[in-house]
Parts: sequence; C-alpha cells; structure tokens
Amino acid sequence: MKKRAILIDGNNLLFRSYYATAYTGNLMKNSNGIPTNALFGFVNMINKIINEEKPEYIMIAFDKGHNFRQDMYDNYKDGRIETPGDLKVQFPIAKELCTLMGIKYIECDNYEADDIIGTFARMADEDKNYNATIVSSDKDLLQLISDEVNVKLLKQKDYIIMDEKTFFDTYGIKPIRMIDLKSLMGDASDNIPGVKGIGEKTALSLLQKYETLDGVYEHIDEISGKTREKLINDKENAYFSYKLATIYKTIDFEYTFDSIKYNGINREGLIEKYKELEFNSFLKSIPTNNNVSDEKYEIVKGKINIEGEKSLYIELDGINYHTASFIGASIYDGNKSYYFDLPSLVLNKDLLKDVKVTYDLKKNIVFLNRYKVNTNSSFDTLIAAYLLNYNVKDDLSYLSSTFGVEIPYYENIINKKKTMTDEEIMSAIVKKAKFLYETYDEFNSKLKNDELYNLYYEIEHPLINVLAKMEIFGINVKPEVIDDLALDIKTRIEMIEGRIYNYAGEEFNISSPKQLGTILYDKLGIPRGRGKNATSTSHDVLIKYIDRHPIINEILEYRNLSKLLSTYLETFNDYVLEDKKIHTIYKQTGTRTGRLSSIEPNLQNIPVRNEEGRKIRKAFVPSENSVLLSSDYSQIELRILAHISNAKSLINAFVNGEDIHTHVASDIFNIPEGEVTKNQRRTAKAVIFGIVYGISGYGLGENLDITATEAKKYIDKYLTLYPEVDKYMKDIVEKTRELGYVRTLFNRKREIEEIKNTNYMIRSMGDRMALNTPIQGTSADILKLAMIEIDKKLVEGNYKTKMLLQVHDELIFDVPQNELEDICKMIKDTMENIYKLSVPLKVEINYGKDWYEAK
DNA sequence: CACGTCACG
DNA sequence: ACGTACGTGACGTGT
Repeated sequence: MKKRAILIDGNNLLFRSYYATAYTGNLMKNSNGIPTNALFGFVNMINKIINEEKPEYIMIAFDKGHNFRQDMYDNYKDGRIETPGDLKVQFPIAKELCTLMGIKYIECDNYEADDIIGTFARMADEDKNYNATIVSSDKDLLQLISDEVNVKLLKQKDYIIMDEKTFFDTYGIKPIRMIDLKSLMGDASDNIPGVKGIGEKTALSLLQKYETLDGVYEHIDEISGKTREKLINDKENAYFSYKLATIYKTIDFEYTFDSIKYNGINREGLIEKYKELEFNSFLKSIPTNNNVSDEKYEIVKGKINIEGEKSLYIELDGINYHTASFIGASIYDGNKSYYFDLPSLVLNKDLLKDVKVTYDLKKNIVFLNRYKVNTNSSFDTLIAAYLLNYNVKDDLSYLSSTFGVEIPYYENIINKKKTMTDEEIMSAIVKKAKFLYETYDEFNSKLKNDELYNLYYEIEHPLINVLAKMEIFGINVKPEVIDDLALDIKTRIEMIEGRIYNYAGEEFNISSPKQLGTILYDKLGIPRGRGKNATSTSHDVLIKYIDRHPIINEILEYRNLSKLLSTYLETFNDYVLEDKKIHTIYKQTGTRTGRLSSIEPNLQNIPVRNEEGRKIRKAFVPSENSVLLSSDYSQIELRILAHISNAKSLINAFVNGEDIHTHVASDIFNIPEGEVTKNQRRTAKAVIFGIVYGISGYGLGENLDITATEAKKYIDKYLTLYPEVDKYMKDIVEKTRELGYVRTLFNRKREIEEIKNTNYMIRSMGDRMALNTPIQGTSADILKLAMIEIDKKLVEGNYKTKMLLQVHDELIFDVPQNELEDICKMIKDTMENIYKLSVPLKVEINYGKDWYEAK
C-alpha cells in the first residue's frame, strides 16, 4: 500500500479565498481591524481537505522572494497586479496557522509554490512508495499529473479530481502538454504571453495533431492562413512562454516525505489563534479534549449545606424549558464545585433561593417551578452579556469561549449520537457554573463602565421574574375552536386548489415559488416585472397582476388560507400542554433593539389584520369568570420620535390630542384638517411610518403605488414641515457613524458595524438602523418598565389578575370580572404615566370573552 | 440549511 | 448605478 501525500498550493488558496469575498465590500476583519477573509477560506478549505483525505503526509507551499521567472524578462515588469495590502498581511498569519494545524509549510528562496509542489511530485514519481494529490485551482499544475500524481482542481463550489484519464478526456492531450498549451495560448494571470491571437480552442487542435510545441513548428508548412502567420510572428514568444510555463521539478532542498508528516493540531495554540482571529465557528469544530478535565467536583448525594455566595448552572436537553428534561446542574461557591442530579437538586432546594449568579434565570425559574421549587438570582450573565452586545446564544459555551474558557458545546451534550461520556458532560456543566462565578465581577463592572448598570438593574433584571410568571401561567386555548377552523379552511383550500389547477391546465405545487413562477410567467404569459420582481411571486408583486388573470386571486386566497392552516391551525394544538394552555417563551436576548421576541409558539404574530385569520383569536380565552383585556399604546413610536427630535408641531398635535395622521395630512396637503380625505390620511400615515424606518422615495412609492418622484415630494414636504425630525435623522446617523453604536433613551446600546461599511447598500442599512433603533428601542424600554410596574401593583394589590402576553406595544391580561373596573384604571394609569415624555402617552383598553373580542 | 414567503408590531 | 423601510419567528420548498 502506497503512502499518500497532499501537496497544497498555499498562495493559490489564499488568493482565491481573498477574492471570493473581497469584492462584497464587506471585508471580513476581527475587532482589531486585521483582515481575515482570506484566512477564513484558507482554514475552511484545509479543514475540508483533512477531513476528506485523512492524510498521513501533507504540506503547504508558498512563493518566496523575487523568483527566477521574473528574472527571465529583459525589462522586468511584473504583469501581475500588486498583491493588495489587505491580503499581504494575511500571509504570515496563514503560515502560523499551518504550523498550529500540524501542517508543514515550505517556501524556497527564488521559487514559486508551483516549483516546490513540482519537486515533490517528481519525488513521488521516483519513489514508488508514495503517491501525491495536489490541491489548487491553478490549471498550470495539471502538467504534473502522472501515474503517481493527481490534482484536486478546485472549482467555485467544489472540486474535480484530475488524473491522466480525466485530463485526456477533457483536453485530448497528455498532461505534460499543458506546458505546450500554455506556450501557445498564454495565460494573462501568470503573465505568460503565448502566441497572440491563439486561444485555447486553436491551441488544443494544434496539439492534438502535432503533439508538442516543437511538433507544431516542425509542421508549420501544413498549417494555413492566419494561424500560421500568428505562429511565425510569435515564435520567440511561444518558446519564451514554454520556459515560463514549465514548473521546475528539481529544487535542491533537504525536504523529504518524512519531513512533511502530518502532526495533528496544536490544540491550545490553535484555540488561541482562532480566538484572536474571531473564528468562532472553527473554534466550535475543534474536537474537545478527550482527557476528562481534572476539574474536581463533589457529586451530591443527600442533603448538604453550602454557605456563602454561589453560582448555579442548570443544563436541560432542549431549548423549550416548559417541556425539556433535566441533564444536570452545578453549584460553585468560590472554592468547590458541586454536581447535582434532579432528585438531589430538588432535595437541596434551599440552596436555590438566593443564588449570586446564573445563566438564564428565567429558564431556571420556569423549569424548577415544574417541581414546585423556587429559585432566584441577583445576576443573570445571559442578560448582562446581551446588554453588553456580546453575541449570546442559549449555550453558555459560546460566551465562555470569547472569554478564553473552553467548554464543550451544548450540541455535543444533547446530541443523541452521544459524542461525550457522562463524565465529560458532568465536567462541562461544572465548568459552566465555575465560569459564571469567576466572571461575575467582570460583567458587573462592564455594565457599570458602559453605563448599562441602571438598564440592567432597573429594567432587565426585574423583568425576568415578570416574564417567568407570564410563561408559567400560560394562556387558555380551546382546541375545538382551532379544529373547527382548520377543518373549514382545509375544505376551502381543496376547492381553491382545484380551480387553480384548472386555470393552469395542470397540477403543480402551488406552495413552491419556483413552480408557481413557471406557471404564471412562462405558461400563462403574465408579464414579468423587472429586476428582483421578475421571478417573485410574493403578494406585493402578484397583486399588481390581479386584473391580468383570474388565477391570481385564487392564488392569493390559497396563500392566505394555507398560511393560516400550516402556521397557526395545524401546529397550535401541539403546543397545548396538560393544563390545556399554551406556554410561550419570551426571548429577552433575541433582538438588536431591545424588544422581546416570542417562540414555540410565537404569540406575537397571531393574525389580526384580516378577518379570516383574526378568527383564530377566538380560540384564546380567559379563565373562568374572567375576561381577556388588551391595553395598547397608541402610536407610541411616533410619540417617541416627536419627543427625541423635539419637533414642536408634532408635539403640539399630540398634546392637543389631535389625530396625528390627519394632522400631518393637513400639513402636507396644506388644507384644513376637516377637509382631509381618507386617502390623504392614508398617504400621510405611510409617510410617517416610512420616516421612522428611514425611508426612500422608492420604498414609499412602492408602498403607496405611486411614482418614486411623487413619493419623494411627500417625504421632502414632511421634512420641511418638521425640520427637527430632519435634523434628528441627520444627527443620529452622523453620531452613530462616529461612535459605532447608538443608544435608546434608557441607554440601551446597539453596536452598528454596518454604518462604517464601504459598501453603499450595507452602509445605508446601517443608517436606517441607527435612526430607527432609538425609536423602536425606547418604546421597548417603556413597555418593559410598564410591565414591571403593573406586576408590582398586581402583587401589592393582591389582585387575581394575571398578565398573559406582551405584543410589543400591547399587553394582554386575564382579569376576573370583579376586578375589571379597578384593573382598567390601574393599567391605563400606570402605562400612561410610567415615564414622562414631552408628549403624553395614550393607552387604549378593550376587553371581551376572548382575544378576538378584546381588540 | 438557505431561501422565499408571510404572520405580527 | 446601486437597491430600495425597522424589528421579529415559522413554515414549505429545494439543494
């Protein structure tokens, strides 16, 4: 059995991964500004090669110095483009990475990587104990193919293996004739001139006939016309090119196959390097150290007593802690680690009442509530890290790894394949608890230094308990309402399907945008839009063609109904737990603006805008003798815009309790408020919304179905009328570009990398984020404050009323009839007065026997 | 797993 | 000349 060696063209790998991403305008860098885009592709490819090949011998060759080919030009002028600085700096790091990955890298004065590879290829040819695979995207190297040598030729997406046979099948010549081919056709990227006017086609047909460059010139008389002329004119260049294109195979160096043995990674070193480069995905792929950690811990059996401050970490086998089962838990007290199974944790529940620090307190509370165990913690590192703009995931290992603490990843723990032993799992959990304890001070002072201390302690931390209560309480649903609706909709969908197939003249998958597009635009000849719209079958696009063909209406209705069926009706009963209720999970760390999000299921996007979907809300009902009550802030984001921009006219309108859309319409159209038509009010509303999002004339135009120019006029008018808003927009963008982040009224901080991007599109998006975040984020802050305060009053007033849901600017409650009057007043009062802006906050309250009526 | 689509504020 | 409004989560398709 021959030994196999992998020979990698390092220069080639770096160049191609650099140019693969460099043109997106978003050059990948780490936070120290070191460009890493080429390295990322480089590492990715090497990992792939190692996984696929499991090589015993491997090396990576690099160019070095002013090489002999360059000397061959009389007046040396390298035709190649100067290596960009952003790429140059990545070369030395690439070499370090090679070493850390256990791969020998080789460079030789005055030679190119090709020549080093060529020399090894020749060694493989001569030494019958080895064969070799060359990895590159450079076809030049194909000349090295032999019995013993093949080439993994990298393509844009994957690669093809080229050996003697496949080479001949492709080109009709022998691999070594690659040199002759290049001498004739040249290679602009390698600065090989070739014969002017002869391309690949002509060159190949010549070589297929005459075999070699010499052969071509020996038979020059048999060649006719222009080709002959060109060959004669450029003969000198052809032979010069031959020399340039020939890979040198006899470098005199000391390397042998033994010297390129694959060593395996230097784990510690590689982790450190990846961290420095911020290659988190690669960090994750480094195999965990199999030596079970020497971390000492006591496996708790029976009742124990742990004094003083402690950290707590609980590991579950899934994200959904309402249903997930327990894996393990650990407490660390600054000296000693303890590991608990579920019975011992419940047995020692006294320890859980007052923990110093944990990760995802809400998870702990909701999970332990299943066992009637109370828990609390004065600090939640998950929330703190989120406020500090760390990229937080459910798995603490992501965060610990950015702090230099390697803990095996959660996926490995819950993975059914069980890549980890029980001991390794326990050790990981123990490490997590210890990490929390040891980084508590750091996170706490980071919050202080970044002026996020109040936001944390006055808003986010108190909110944890409020949300936990809401999640635990859940909301009642009537499965029969859902089932009835599902049945009705299912039959209607079937009827619509039939009509659509009829119009189309064939059956197809209506839910496939691809198939639908073919039917609509190719078969039925509905005219395509331009650009992105050409293939789109989205609602916005289809609605424009509604008069073109009756099928469109049916499709829209089909879409509408199947969305309801698949997203809300067919799946919702699966979320109903034993108590006949749905328990969502609010992600407190899920958004960039500070809003909450809701998952499994998402109760923040239950249909309301059209009647059909709205009926689903009839399935959400209060407990016995109670009503569902909804309280929502009206136009809170606009009020915040008026406040932070200090736009006098807007403020006055709000203070006077005017209808803001009518007010703006009257301003824009320059007519009295009494004369504003419905359509004018609609236009004004769209303009106002657009402003909050950082609108463009085009966007508003699309939205209102008017021309971009016309739309632009409205925007300009608006900004002239409210110059403070114009100023706010300009100022916040400028300030954000300077600082790299933006803050809400309550100091919530969002870092916006995009705003410094050199790509116009990305940068503009950054601009819009910068101006929208303080508005959306401040609104989120205010809602959170209101929730905390309402919860407090509910507790203090001993009310039976429960807060059930939050939908961004609205809260839903379960209110016993006898508390209704009090509660209406209390909620409205609390929400409206929770924070004083320069405009009043206004709350509307509705209630009824289900969520449908409470609106 | 990415994409298109669409539900909500 | 570019592409085109902010913030989410879930589903079905298709690679």
